[in-house]
Amino acid sequence: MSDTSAPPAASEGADQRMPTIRDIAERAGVATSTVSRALSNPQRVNARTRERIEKIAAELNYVPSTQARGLSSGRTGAIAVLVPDVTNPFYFDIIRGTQNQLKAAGYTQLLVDTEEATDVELDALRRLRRTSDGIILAASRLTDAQLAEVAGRQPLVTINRATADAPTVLIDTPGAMVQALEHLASLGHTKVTYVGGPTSSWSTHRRWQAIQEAASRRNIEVTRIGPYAPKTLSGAAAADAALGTGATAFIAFNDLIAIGMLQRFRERGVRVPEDVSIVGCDDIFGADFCNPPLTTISSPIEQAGRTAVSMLLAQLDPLYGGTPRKLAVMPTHLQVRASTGPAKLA
Amino acid sequence: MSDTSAPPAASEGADQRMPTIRDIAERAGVATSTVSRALSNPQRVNARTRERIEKIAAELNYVPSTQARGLSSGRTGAIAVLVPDVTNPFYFDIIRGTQNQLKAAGYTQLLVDTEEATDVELDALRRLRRTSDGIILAASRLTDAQLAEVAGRQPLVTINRATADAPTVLIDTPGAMVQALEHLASLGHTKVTYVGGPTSSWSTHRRWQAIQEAASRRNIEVTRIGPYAPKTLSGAAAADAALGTGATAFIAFNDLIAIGMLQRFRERGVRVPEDVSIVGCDDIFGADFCNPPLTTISSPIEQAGRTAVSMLLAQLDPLYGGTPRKLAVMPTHLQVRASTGPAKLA
DNA sequence: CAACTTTTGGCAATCGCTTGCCGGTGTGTT
DNA sequence: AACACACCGGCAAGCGATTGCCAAAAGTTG
Repeated sequence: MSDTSAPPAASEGADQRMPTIRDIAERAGVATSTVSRALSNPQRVNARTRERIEKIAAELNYVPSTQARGLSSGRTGAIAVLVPDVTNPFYFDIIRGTQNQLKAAGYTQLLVDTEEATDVELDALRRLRRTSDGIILAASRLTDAQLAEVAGRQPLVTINRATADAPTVLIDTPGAMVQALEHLASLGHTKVTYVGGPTSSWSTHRRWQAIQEAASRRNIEVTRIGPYAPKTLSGAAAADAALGTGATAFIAFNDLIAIGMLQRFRERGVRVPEDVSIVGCDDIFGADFCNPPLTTISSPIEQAGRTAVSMLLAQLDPLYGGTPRKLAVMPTHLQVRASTGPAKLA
Repeated sequence: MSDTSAPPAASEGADQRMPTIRDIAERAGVATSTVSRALSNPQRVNARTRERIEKIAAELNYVPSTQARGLSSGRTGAIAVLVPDVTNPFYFDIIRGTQNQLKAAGYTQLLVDTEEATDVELDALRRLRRTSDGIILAASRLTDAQLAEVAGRQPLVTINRATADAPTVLIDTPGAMVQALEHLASLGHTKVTYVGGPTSSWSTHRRWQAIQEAASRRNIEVTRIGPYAPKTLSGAAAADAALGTGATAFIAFNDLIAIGMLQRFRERGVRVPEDVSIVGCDDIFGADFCNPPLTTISSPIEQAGRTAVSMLLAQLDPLYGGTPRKLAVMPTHLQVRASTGPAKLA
């Protein structure tokens, strides 16, 4: 127990040099290449040597350098997740989903907030080209052309933004719009207003389309207001404008806006659901305990995140899962709570 | 316009090799070291050459490799932010704060969810030693000894977890507990129950202490129940237990639990604030629109995140800001809303 | 104009790990 | 006994930057 090297490095206590595969190799009396293989390609090395190496690695409390590994292997072990706004609860479930799945697969998650801005998104995408192995892009604000270019450069999966150039996870909110409309119709509403989200949002257009279609087949008159930023604060303006349309029921782009409207209506003494009905979208945290609890469109958002990761991983490593899917559609359903009720007779 | 190299690499359209400083150096007719300096140490190189190099870099759409840079310079350009639960709205604001400040300083944020588990936290910390330049640790579950060890190994700032071994950002919720108690006392409450958070949470102990102290100086009898997980779901059990204490007012570890209690009381027909009063903590998203709106302890959480980043940056780079502070305390105040009211006469 | 200082840019050694290639052993097949 | 073929481990060449050291060029000074 005193033949090998290991200088007594113990110093002040702060930052001693970290062990590298070289240190392990020396201790084990093998080449660094063997250590490398033992640690990241186990079946390529004899079981006994591997165990010995692993033991030493553990003793030294060895942690491989992602940097060096990435530099030489070309892979970074990181996946970037881009969302328009980290404080929007909707994305938190997505993030939670991607986080879990990525961790399980041994990847690191790089969270990026694109601030609902196209240029920030593009810039992030640009620098991430080098930093990450792939990208999950939620609710992208990019144009089709931009998206195509990005998809051509790096592995990509989009969420709530269909494109032919990359696999996509869609949350079928448009499908649920039909349910929402039927629900409102059966409550006697004949005039419905859609409170639209940001112009650059792909989802808001799809939802509006779905609503128009569904309405034309029923006896419902629909109008649209907006755009509104997807924040509770925008809800106030939206509520005021909504009242001006003369409609008795409103479908909001998302729950944030819907909740903001709820608050504003309360301020103005408009009763929900007695005077007007509101339907939200996403069933975010808070939708169940606001006042009144919000009727909204619910879906397995966290699973959408997980699915996106699976699709991306399949793209990166063809052996990963079965046939790589190009499209996954998350089911949705109308979660009826107390913000919708019978239409008020004129 | 045809003298230099640049083989027509245009191929299928997918992943051509990315430009490196070598490519730029060749094009510019200088050494790679010059390019490196021109790009990351501008004043070290002649203005004209620098401009030329910058121009070429832009043309080539050059993006430096963080990996290579990190490998040779020792810095990674990334800061890790560890939170116990990414879906807890309290951390939304912290994350938003760190995100902003880090981006402004040119750092990448690595978000890690430690799942309220000590071992996950330790493990993440271990591997992050190599991956990040510094760490922001929110509401750590570590023991003092563990924390000290971690702090000895890597630059660290804690949030809501004081330790002598690292700079800390504290949100003065204990201070606000006094306000809360005074508020309740003035409403005639004489029996108050504290609904405690996780045992491993440092904050819950401090709050309880503050409450006990404040209560002993007034004419209030306080009891404590718990521990409860900081989720709305735990609120139901907490509500039931709280009722059993015979107290007329409850102070919850955080808003999540408080909101859960609100829901449970509603189910059981206990009226808030007529029958019992509830005070939450954190003033998270949702506290203002739940039913009834929650009286809670409010503070500039996002700023806490920003401050933590500043303190960490000061630690990494002494020239960054003035004297590195070891402690920052965020002010708090009681945000009175509708969940507290006069004590019900026995 | 010589001696000296400051700028500026090049050389080459790293950083820590991966991986293509090669050769030495051990086992299995005729 | 001879040949083929896994299996295993070593060698060494990178990956793409940074940076200490050095020398040529340019600027200063008396």
